[in-house]
Amino acid sequence: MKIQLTNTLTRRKEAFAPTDTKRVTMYVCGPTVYNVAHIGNARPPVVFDVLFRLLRHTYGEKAVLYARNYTDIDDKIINASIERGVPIADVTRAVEEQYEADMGALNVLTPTLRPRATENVPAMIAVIEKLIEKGAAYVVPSGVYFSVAADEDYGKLSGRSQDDLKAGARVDGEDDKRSSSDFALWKTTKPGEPSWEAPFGAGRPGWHIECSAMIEEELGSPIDIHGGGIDLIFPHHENEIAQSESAHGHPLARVWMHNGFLTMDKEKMSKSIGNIITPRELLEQGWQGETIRYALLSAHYKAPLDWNDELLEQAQKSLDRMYGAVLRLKDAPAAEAEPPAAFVAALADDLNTPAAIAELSALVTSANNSKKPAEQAQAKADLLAAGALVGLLQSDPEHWFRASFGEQAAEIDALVAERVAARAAKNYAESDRLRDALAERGVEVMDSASGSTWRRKG
RNA sequence: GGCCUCGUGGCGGAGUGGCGACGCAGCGGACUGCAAAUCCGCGAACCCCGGUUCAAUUCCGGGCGAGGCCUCCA
Repeated sequence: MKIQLTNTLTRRKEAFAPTDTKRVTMYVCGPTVYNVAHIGNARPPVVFDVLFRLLRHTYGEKAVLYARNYTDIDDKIINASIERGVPIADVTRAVEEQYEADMGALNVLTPTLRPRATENVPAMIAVIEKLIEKGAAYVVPSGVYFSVAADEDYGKLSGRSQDDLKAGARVDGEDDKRSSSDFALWKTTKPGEPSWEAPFGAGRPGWHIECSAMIEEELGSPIDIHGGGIDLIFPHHENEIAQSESAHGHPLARVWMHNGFLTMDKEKMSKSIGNIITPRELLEQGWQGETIRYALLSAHYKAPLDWNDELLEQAQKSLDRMYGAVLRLKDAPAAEAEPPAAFVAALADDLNTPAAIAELSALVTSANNSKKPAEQAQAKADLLAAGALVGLLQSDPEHWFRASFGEQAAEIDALVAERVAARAAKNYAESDRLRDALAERGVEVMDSASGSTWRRKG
């Protein structure tokens, strides 16, 4: 199966060919752990989780190395630590834990590697020293800066010329950097802030250097794929490229991928605007993790996606149909199967999840039409194998429909049993009364020749 | 101001130089004691104006509209 991916560097869809098919490397910029992640922050981990699953399917589980970092040192974290009066590590570890829990609820697989910035400072210092040696960086009292003028192809990712940057540069007169577009590799220590010893003076790392250093340390450049949100193209990824390529003399990553934004009322979801909702809140409202995941995957990763309850409702209804098929086949033996080719082909075409979902829908229809045991076993296996590749249909189908009832389930079972008895006695007035009573509790009853089942009303 | 996306049916959302996915909702039919679920079927769209072409929603130009980036940002 040939995978094609849109490369931000060339703005084209290209055939993906890893340097080494036995060691496929991918790095995605992870969270800055100062504060809970919102649903927009969850889009990259979910999107690249699908890519991770596809790569593992294609090259083998052990062949894919996926690193997603934790930025656990920066201004916001320091501020949060001061405001809450707790050590920095307490802030970062708590946020990390919550992040892991939220991602788990969205069926995001744990990446192969999860490096922390604070545990890789020596690697950052090494890169900075190399840049100073090469004349690509300079030391001034406020820190060490990368000299953009020293980098001839600076701007190649974002498509900005150095002239554009000068024209649009914001003025912030506090720095002693030589050019407004130069950026900090290292910030000289300040009282009350964490700092590390370094040959060019004690201090703490700038934002961009951690990814450059951790990629080198954990994976080794060039890596095959580097991903993140579209807002990271400039300056973050542009600067990573500048640093790494100036230091090492070869490309940092061969394919750069960027996901589009989640919006609320067409406006970018962002903490600074305040129009955010978190996975935690959605789960507390009763939405299931897979519903959230489905909603995130219902649009192509590069397209903007407007987040609202209707999107979630449609996602849940769509999943209900799929889980209905799985439930109907719950007694069919689970055959082993590869995900169907058309489904994989959709994903291989630049992660076209809407097309993949359309294939999934076709599998549901054929599962619902299957009659013979062998067909049913095959249909069930195909459906579940396809679902697994996008991280959907991972729950027990009965649990899917009944999760919201908890301890009430036993009572509902009893009412349904009463209704079955009434129907057997052809007491339809009573059976209809019971159905209405169940409906009021949000329960839908389904009768069949073999008895009655129930589930949450759609 | 510079750079970059995008504009598809009631809603979500793929895709394509000619036969206009898929899902949600709606309508009709089958099934059902009646329903629900399921299946079968139906209606319904390519922002506007030019151009290229036998043929454009798809390519090119212009316009209008929406959004993003320009060193906090997924």
